[in-house]
Amino acid sequence: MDNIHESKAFLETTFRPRDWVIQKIESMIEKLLSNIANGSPPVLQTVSNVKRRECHTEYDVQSGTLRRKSNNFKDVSFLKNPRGFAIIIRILDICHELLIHDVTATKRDIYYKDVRLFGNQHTVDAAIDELACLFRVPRACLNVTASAKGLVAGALKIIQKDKTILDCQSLNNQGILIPTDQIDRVETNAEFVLVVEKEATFQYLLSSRIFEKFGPCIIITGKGYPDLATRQLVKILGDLRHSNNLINSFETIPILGFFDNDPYGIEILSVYKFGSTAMSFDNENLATPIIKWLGLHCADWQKYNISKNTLLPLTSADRKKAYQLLQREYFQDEWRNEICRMLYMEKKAEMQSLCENDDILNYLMMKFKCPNSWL
DNA sequence: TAAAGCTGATCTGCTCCTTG
DNA sequence: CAAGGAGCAGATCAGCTTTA
Repeated sequence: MDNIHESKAFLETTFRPRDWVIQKIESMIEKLLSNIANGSPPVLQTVSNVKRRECHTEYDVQSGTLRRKSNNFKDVSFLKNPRGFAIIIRILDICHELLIHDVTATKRDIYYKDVRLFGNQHTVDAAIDELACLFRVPRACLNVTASAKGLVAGALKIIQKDKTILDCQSLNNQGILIPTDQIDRVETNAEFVLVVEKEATFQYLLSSRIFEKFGPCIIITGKGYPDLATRQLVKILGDLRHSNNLINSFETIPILGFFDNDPYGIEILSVYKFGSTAMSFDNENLATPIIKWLGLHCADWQKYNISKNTLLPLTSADRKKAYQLLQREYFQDEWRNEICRMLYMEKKAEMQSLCENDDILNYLMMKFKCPNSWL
């Protein structure tokens, strides 16, 4: 009972069928029209663009993710804000059209449908996400996607909604693009999942034949800040339980993050772990709280004999970002310690430094063997 | 040929202006 | 006058095209 009560405190999204969303859009327009017929001015009710306002997002101890507290609505008036009004109507129209014909479009496609009205891509992005937040559905329910960005390779079969199967092992050794909103379920016998910050490291790992040396595993990269599809896949993998392994039954597959030891590396890792404030209304489908930070850690370059001259000085932007991260009280102490040491030493370490010395696999092997060093 | 700029997805911070 | 919304700017990642 308490569960129900507590979950009510946060916004939740529900996957809805097409008809439901179409109905929702139509009733929104009908309401607008009847208001006009009654003589009241044309006003649309939507949610506030509170993306970057942390006051509407809160860390939820129970789920270990960032969650949006509630919707606060705003009125967009045709008289006061005609452009904003027109943008919402146009987006509603486009989404309605997409849903009726059951085709999907990327946010970029939508932007190009009316460049003059939208002005820039960001306007479309914001309007789409506001709409998803208003209807309390994942973005995919509007038949809007973003073009694929993340890569995956390894012991994973992705069964898509149209029943086609993507075998991430067999295709090629470059990794395959993570499909957006097409995943029905996955099959894997992987012993761990390695989430890598940068594509360069990802490709390096593949070319060093990591699969031959480490056994069945999955490598994923979001190429910097991950898109929704990448975060969804990591989340799906994080929810899996080993069923075919007697020893590990009912245990999750370890999800390990391999990130730079710099403030941006930690921030990107935190997007995987806690979710972002921008998409906090859908974080229950996007955040993976069980992810652990495998490396790089400050202590590592002494422990593993990494040459000290590969360390880079902190820039002023790094320092600023570091202080901002320390403000987030939900970061665990281990992360804060790393940030503090970074600031104290005024140095950062990038994964590139390991690649140059060609001992990245040795490093990973040693890290795998001591789970208590994962943060 | 190397550097700069664009595309494209994501994130946040800063500043101006409206609103109660 | 303070709080909050809107819009812009700039950061991460990376690849491709254009320019000096």
